[in-house]
Amino acid sequence: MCGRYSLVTTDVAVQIQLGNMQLELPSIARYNIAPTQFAPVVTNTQPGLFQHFTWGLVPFWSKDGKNTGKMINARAEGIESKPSFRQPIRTKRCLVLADSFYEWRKTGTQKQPYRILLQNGTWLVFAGIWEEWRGGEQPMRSFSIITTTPNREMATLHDRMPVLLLDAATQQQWLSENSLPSILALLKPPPDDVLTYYPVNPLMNKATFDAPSIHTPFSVEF
DNA sequence: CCAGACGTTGTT
DNA sequence: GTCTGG
DNA sequence: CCAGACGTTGTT
DNA sequence: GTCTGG
Repeated sequence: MCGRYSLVTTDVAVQIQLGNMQLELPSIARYNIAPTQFAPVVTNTQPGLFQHFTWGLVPFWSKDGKNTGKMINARAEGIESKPSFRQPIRTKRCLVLADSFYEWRKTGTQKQPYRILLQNGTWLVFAGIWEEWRGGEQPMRSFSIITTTPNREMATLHDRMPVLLLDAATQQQWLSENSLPSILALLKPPPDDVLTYYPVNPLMNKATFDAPSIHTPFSVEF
């Protein structure tokens, strides 16, 4: 699955190609984005800019509007019929930008985190859905990252992984008004051999720890 | 009809 | 809001 | 996702 | 064990 990720856009070009659009990158250096925190997304309804939404989808019918972090992920299988997701998958899709995400392997009592990124070093774009809750003073907007079965290299770490939109054409399709079947057809694992990963320091297990050193390879003790 | 859930991952 | 279970 | 709390009365 | 907070 995907329960933490990173997005570091400082020291890179300020423009990024997403779908058929050239967007200005938000300037952020987040090495440890955790559930309930704000992160940049590009929505189908306003595809010209990045907006900061809270991670963990809050359905529009929620009573208290609290982000409990329960819906940080949405399983691709059956997403079109889940009460919380059936509207968003049809009308509220978004792109979630990242440079890497994290998965954990349990070694005895230790939880060893790994950083996963593309072999070609380009941005990761997760398939996301978003929602708007209007029960309070201000509308509250949130998002969820869709998961699917793992490709070959991810299978060694976990049995789920985020859906990746690997090229501009796919990203464009995700944001466009396509039929439900053609949208669902995009929710599949990536090809094998496009990702790579390495262990990182377990200090990052704590969600409040956010530092560049998280991206430094970590020697796993045996 | 009303009440209560609505989610994922992982573990047993 | 909408579906399921009783 | 992981880490940390999980309780009350009374006192500062 | 389970919930909350980040």
